[in-house]
Amino acid sequence: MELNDRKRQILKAVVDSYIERCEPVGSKYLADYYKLDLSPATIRNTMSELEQLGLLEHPYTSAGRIPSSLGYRVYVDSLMQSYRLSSREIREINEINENLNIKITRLDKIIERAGKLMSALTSLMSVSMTPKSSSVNIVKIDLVFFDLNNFLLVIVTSVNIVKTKHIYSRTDIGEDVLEHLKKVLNGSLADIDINSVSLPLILGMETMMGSYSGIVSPVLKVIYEAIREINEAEIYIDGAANLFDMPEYNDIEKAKSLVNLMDNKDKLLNVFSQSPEERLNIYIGEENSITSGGDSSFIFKTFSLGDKILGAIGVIGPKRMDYSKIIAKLEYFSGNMADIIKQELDEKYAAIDDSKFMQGGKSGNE
Amino acid sequence: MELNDRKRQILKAVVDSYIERCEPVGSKYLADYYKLDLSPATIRNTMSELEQLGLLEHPYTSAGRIPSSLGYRVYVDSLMQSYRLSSREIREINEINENLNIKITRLDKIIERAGKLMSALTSLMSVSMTPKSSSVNIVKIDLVFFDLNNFLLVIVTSVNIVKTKHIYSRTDIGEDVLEHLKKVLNGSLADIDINSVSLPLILGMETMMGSYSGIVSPVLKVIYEAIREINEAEIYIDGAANLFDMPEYNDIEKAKSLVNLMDNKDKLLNVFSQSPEERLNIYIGEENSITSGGDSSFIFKTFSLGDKILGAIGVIGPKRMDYSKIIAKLEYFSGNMADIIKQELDEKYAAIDDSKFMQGGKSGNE
DNA sequence: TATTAGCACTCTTGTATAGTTAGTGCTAAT
DNA sequence: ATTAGCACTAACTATACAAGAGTGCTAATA
Repeated sequence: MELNDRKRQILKAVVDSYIERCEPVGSKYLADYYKLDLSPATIRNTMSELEQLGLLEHPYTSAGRIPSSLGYRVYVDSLMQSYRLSSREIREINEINENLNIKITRLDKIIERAGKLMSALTSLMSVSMTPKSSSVNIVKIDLVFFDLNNFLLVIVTSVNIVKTKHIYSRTDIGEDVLEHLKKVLNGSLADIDINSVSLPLILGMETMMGSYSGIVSPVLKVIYEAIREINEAEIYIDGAANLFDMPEYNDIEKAKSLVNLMDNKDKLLNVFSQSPEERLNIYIGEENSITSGGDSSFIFKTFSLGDKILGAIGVIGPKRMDYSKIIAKLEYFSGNMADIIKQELDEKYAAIDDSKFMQGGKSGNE
Repeated sequence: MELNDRKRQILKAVVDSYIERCEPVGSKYLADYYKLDLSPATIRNTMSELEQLGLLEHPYTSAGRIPSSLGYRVYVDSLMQSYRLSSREIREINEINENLNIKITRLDKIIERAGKLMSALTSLMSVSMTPKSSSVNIVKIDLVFFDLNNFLLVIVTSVNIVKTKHIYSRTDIGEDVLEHLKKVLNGSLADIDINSVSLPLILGMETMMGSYSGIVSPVLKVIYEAIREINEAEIYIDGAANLFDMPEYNDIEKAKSLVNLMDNKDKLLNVFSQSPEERLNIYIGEENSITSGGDSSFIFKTFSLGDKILGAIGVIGPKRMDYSKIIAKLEYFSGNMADIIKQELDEKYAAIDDSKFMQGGKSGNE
């Protein structure tokens, strides 16, 4: 779509004005408050053409224009000027980021917290996600003996997240069995993608257990379930109430659709998963299917350590959000956050990786 | 408050009718549809008296009456007849409960799931909570050596929840130090209430570490934070969208207050904590402070194993909810659920408790 | 030829008015 | 003690009318 200069100018003015005031914008208003040096009549003509192109819409015959989703898309892609954060805003974000660093060492808690902060920062609804397992490898597996019926499964993943699970077995599992099982598990699972762990793969290990094979069969099933459970990404939503203050969400149906989203996060997971690269993703209106009605936009950014995705954070708000400002804040905030997490993980990662990892405590009874 | 028979009868009729139709109930309606054998005029007089007593309210001069919070209270305490679940309903709940049992072994996941099911069952908003730490003891603590900078903290609590936390230490911590630290931790913390673990208590252990004391000081701080983190109860809310279909939540302010509750669960935690006994708790309208406006009610039930609280589950809905039915369902559902969890935990609990628990894996390097 | 002024037209919003309805409160009759 | 009857009240509904904002079109203008 090639737009001449005037069309671009007027489209930008309409979107800017609508973002600011959330009211259909008329030709006279533009003529008065934007220095276009054109008469209302000319602006009207151009607006009419923009409407023909599908970039503007008319709520009814004689109201002002509002941007269509396509209009916002053109605006975001080529019209808006990128927002430069003020030093006040940068200071604010830095302060917020420092909050992240203090005394939280669990990645999921960090990401949940980050979501809270993001929604406070933007006055929108935030969405944040813990690492998608699709890019996570198993590094090592340990089994810690408790007693004949209880042991602890420890899984260290490539993003250095240690997950543990207490496993109870009806049949007795001695230390020797456990030791053997550990070797077998590590032999088959170390360094493979956590998503490729299948039930047949796990059950296939039974044959490798030699004389123990009969005993471990039920345990293997439980281990498979445990790995699957670890595999789940968590999604956090915060600040939905922020949206209710905005005119476009001032109706119960919209509120309902937002709350449904909170209860049912699978849709979000899908959208996140479809955008694996570390970049800014912008879905305007109907471009995403997560919000019904198509009058919300969804902007998010994934961040990674090397090629391993660490998580994602973003916001959902009205189509009429202040894209340039929100994008600037999101970029800056997530950049900071990623640095913090990377720094945190890098240390540990290095520490664990070249170690004589995977020794239990002392043997024998105390 | 002593009410004569007629007052009781009419109050009950008003509440029943309002619960069913959610419309102010007038004298003529009662006369026509409830077999009171009284004329509208008589009913009017009695209603007027009930209003004087603060049991009924008038939205405006000439509308019907609606029950006040006090009215509901009297209704719940002494008027309503307890609802007998139909066999269809019992079957439904049993099926739902079976869902709980399948392949979920983490208590928090069970409870989250239970909340989802509860909201589906009642068409209200559900609230569920994992064990409150206030009644949880530490049974044993284990430290699993990874390498000089990384180890795993394992805490087994009296409700048999095993919590683990990966701890990174900047300073080197050898296996010998860890072994000593484990003994000291167990000596001081085993069998004490997790809430009474204070920072001074933990830091005081430094002196018990003999020659190692310098090394472990920063680690002790981290361990304290970890125990505190374990100490947090999780609260899950589900089905908020159910409420938006109801006339009393058909306005954005109410929706906002609900969503705020979802983002800010501390209030709920307080209410839960104030009711430690295993019994049904009913808060009507202003009796709780969790919902603003005082037109919601909150019903929940805690369930425990012995004197250890395992969690709580409940619903939030309009003051006009069908108390007897909801209570019947909640009682039955939570009873079933508690049984499942107890059964599950009992096994493991027994298994761990009399065991030679707390041995690590093999000693030495592989 | 591109722009603009002028004006009729359209649709929403706000306000005032009146009629309708559902219910009460009071009084007098039973 | 109960009830029938009736005046009264406040919300709801419908209608009409005026005001306002903005368009679309036409004709004038630079």
